[in-house]
Amino acid sequence: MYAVWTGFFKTVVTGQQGSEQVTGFHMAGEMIGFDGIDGDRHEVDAVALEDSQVCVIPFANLQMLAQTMLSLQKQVLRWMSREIVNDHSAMLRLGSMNAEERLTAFLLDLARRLQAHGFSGYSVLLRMSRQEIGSYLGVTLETVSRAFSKLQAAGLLFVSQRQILIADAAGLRQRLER
Amino acid sequence: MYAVWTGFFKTVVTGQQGSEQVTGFHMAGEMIGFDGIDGDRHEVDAVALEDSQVCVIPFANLQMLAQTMLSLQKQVLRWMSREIVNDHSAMLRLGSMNAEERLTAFLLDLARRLQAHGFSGYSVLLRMSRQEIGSYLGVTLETVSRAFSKLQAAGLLFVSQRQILIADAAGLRQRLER
DNA sequence: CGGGACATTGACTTACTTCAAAACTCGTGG
DNA sequence: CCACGAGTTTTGAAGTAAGTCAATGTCCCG
Repeated sequence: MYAVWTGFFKTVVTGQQGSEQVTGFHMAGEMIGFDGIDGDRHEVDAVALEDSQVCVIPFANLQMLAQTMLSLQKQVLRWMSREIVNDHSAMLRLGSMNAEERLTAFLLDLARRLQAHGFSGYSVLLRMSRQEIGSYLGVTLETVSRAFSKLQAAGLLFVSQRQILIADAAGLRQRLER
Repeated sequence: MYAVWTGFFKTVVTGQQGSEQVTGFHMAGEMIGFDGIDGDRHEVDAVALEDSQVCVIPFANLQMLAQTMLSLQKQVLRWMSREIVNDHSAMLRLGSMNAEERLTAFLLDLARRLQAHGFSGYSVLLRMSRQEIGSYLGVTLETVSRAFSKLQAAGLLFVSQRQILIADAAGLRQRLER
C-alpha cells in the first residue's frame, strides 16, 4: 500500500493493447493500492504528477497491525469503501453525463477535496494535463479544452492554462441538476 | 451487507435529478453493500432481476466475527478489492471503448463469471433488459440492440431476445485487442 | 386472442472525435 | 537577455459514432 504524504498522483489502467484510462487522482492523505489485495499484482500504475513523497506500507504489516488496533482495521475498511463510492460516481459521470457535465462534476469534486485538505476551494491549480483529464472523463483533450472555454464564456469560472478560478460554484452545481 | 444466495441483482446509483446508472450485476456467491461502510447510508440501490434469496449480514456482526476469524477478515478485504478492480474495468470500458467493444467485454465477463459458477460459458440467458445493459455500458438500448445484431452478423454469436449463444469466444476476445 | 412490455430496425440529428493550424509556456543555450 | 524549440493548449472545420424519434416485430401472460 502507498500512503500519499505530499504531492499528486494519477492512477492508470492499461487495456490489452495500450489503451490507457486514468482511474483516479490522488493527493496527500489518500491511499493507493487497494486493487492489489485480491490478486497478487496491482492492476493500476500510479504516476506522480509532481515531486511527491509516499509512505510505503507492506500490506502484510498493515494487516498485522490491524488485528490488534481495531481503529486501524475500521479505517482500512472505510478507505476501501470510499474508493468504491468514488468509482461509482466516476461510472455515473462516464455513463450518463455529457462532456460539459463531466468536467463540471470533476472540478467540483477536485475543489471539494482540495478544500478538505486546507487549500482554497476556489482557486485550483491543475496538476494534470488536458489529456489526462480527458482520459479520466472519457473524452478527448480537445473536448476538455472546449468545455473549459464554454464554462468560462458562461461566466462560471476563469481558465488560464492550468490555473482555474471557480467564479460561481453554485452555478456549476446547478448545471448538474439537469 | 447482503450475500446473494440465489438469483440475480443489479445495483444502481441515482444522480441528482433521477439520472440512473447501473453500476453492476451480481449473481449467487457475490456480496453487495460495500459502498455503505464509509458513510452511514448505502449509495446504491440493489434491485432483484429475478426471484432471489439473500443473506442479510449486519456489518457489525461481520466485523466482530472477523476479529476472531482471520480468514474471514482476509476474505472481506479480498471481496472489496475485487469490487474495486471490477469498477476499474468498468471505467476502462466506459472511458475508452466504443459501443461494440463495450458489449463484447461485458458479455465475455458475464460468461466467465457464469462459468465460474458452474454454468455454461457459452449459453448465456440474460437476466436484464437492453435498457439495463445500456445503462451499465453508457449507451442507449438501441445501440445495445444494434451492437448485438452486428456481432451476430459477424458470426461471433447468436441472439434471440435474451438468449445469447457465444459462437466464437476467441473471435470476441480478439475484437478487444484493438 | 389481445394487450402490454420488450426488442429490432430505419431515418435523421447531434455531440463528440479527428485532423490541422495557430498561440501560449517554459526551459535551454547561445 | 533573447531566441529557439518542444510540449501543451486553444480554436476551427469536417467526419462519424451514437443518440433520438418513430414504426414494426416479437414474446409472454391473463
